[in-house]
Amino acid sequence: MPQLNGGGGDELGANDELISFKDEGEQEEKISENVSAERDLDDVKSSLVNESENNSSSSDSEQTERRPQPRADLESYEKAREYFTEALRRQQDGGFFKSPHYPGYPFLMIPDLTNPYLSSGALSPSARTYLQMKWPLLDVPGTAVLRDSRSPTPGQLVSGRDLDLTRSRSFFQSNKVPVVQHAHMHPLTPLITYSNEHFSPGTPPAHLSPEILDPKTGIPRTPHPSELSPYYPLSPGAMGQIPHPLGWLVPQQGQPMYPITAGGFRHPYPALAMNASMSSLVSSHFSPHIVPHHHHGLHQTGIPHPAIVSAAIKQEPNGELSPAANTKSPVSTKKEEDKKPHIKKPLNAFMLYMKEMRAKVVAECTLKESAAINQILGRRWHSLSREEQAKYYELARKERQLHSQLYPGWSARDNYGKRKKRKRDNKTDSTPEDFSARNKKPCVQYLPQEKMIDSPASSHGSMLDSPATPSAALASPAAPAPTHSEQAQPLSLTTKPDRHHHFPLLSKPSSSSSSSSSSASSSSYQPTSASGRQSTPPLLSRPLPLASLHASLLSPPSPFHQAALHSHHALFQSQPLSLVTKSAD
DNA sequence: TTGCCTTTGAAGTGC
DNA sequence: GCACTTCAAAGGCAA
Repeated sequence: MPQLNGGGGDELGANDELISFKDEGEQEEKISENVSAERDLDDVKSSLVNESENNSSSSDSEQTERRPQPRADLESYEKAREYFTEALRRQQDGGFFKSPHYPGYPFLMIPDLTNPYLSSGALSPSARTYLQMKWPLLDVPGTAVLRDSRSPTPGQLVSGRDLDLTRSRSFFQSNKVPVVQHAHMHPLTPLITYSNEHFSPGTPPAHLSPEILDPKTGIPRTPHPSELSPYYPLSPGAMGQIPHPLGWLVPQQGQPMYPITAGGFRHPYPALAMNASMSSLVSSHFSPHIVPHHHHGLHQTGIPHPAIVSAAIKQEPNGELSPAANTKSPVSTKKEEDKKPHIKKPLNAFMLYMKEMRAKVVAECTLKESAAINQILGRRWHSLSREEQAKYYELARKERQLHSQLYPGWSARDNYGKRKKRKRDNKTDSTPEDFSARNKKPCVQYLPQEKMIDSPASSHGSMLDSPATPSAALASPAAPAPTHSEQAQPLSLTTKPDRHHHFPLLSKPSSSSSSSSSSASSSSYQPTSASGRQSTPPLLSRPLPLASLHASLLSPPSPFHQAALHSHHALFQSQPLSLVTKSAD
């Protein structure tokens, strides 16, 4: 993937990405996105209706009633979107986005980035961290855009609730993150709230400069530690020190940016602190002087990283994260375990995407039910371009990397059983009929044969689009290329003839279930695979909900997708039956 | 109050 | 190595 190559062609790649980002079609995309959202919603609802049609004769009028918000809102959304898009473009043309500073993050989704982490009214620490860590400069335009865009008509754009948010900024800084769910979120709300929360008007991100502007006076001042967002902030007590994996964020004078449990880190990670990708990130683009210095070892915000959900942290301000619990007696060990912070799994690519896009989807439709929203998001995920998905895969990879550095001993296993065991009822032993009856009303029967053939390409769009290992440049030589990021690039089959070296990546071991052995897609994804191994594309790992399949078929594929669909159509021609069988399940 | 729903992906377990 | 399970987020909803 040239655009991800960290090596030469940096600027070229950057320009390419810039073009991509600035694509004139962006607005159309946004518009069609709204339309798509409506369609998604319709799909979901109709599938819901279908599911329940046996026990309810939902009329069209009912559907109409349940339909999301009035078109008038959409129109205003469109105008607002255009306004922002135009503003953003102007900013970009102004030179802010001339080139990505980090080839691995060429997707300057500043506006989008604002969304996700605002889904609950607050920019999550991780989001801020991503902004800080990964786009330390790139978010400047975003901020500027926000400011510039908002400034002309603040009264129009900032709702009273958002103003309330502004007033409640102190809560953020006092580590009380309000959870404000915008029932009917204005499309601009995410940006506004984002700004309110983190980048208040006239307040550039703290990381941009050692000093920030006082929100009240506008006078530059030294950032208060609480305004700086560590990535995995841990409570200071009993903590060692860890150089941040992104070196440019690490204070230069040995000040620990990311303290960590003593047990968690036995030594600093100079090697881990900067791998190839990170160094490319750091390189000449981000000189350390932009990094705010922290003058004490305490972490800055006290806001626990989302990965840490711990009563211990809440209850023990001194944050005795005691991994040493295992050295104590069984009784105390149990106690300690109870106190032990619950370190959450790092978010995967889709989760990151969900966080980012949820608010958007919620804003675009009146759906509040996460299950339905997630269905939409799932389909949108499939419809994402390879590059877009690659961004999230890379993001997730970084997150995992950082997570593993911060919690070396942590295992996903640690969280097993932390939740109440999910009621698996009869899923495993249910017959396919049971499954379909219990979960989704089969939609395949309504699909034209051709679409059924196409469906895998469409419904497994992320496979089509899923990134290969984001890039060799990004993949840290120090960090073994994780298999999770080794996504196939089926499109390369047709559009990137020189990419067949990615095919071995197709051999990513299936992580799960059902459809692997008979998956038509799996074979079609590696027609020329050097591995020759029949692997299951991740997206085929579980039966595709038929409603989703149906809906995704109805969703107009992007040009990228269309090309992929075309090629895959041909590929699937040889084995359409197994697909149909799969779908029919 | 608690768990389910729903999505994808990562990682763990068991055979 | 494969199949399967669990968890991560989210918030409405049902029990």
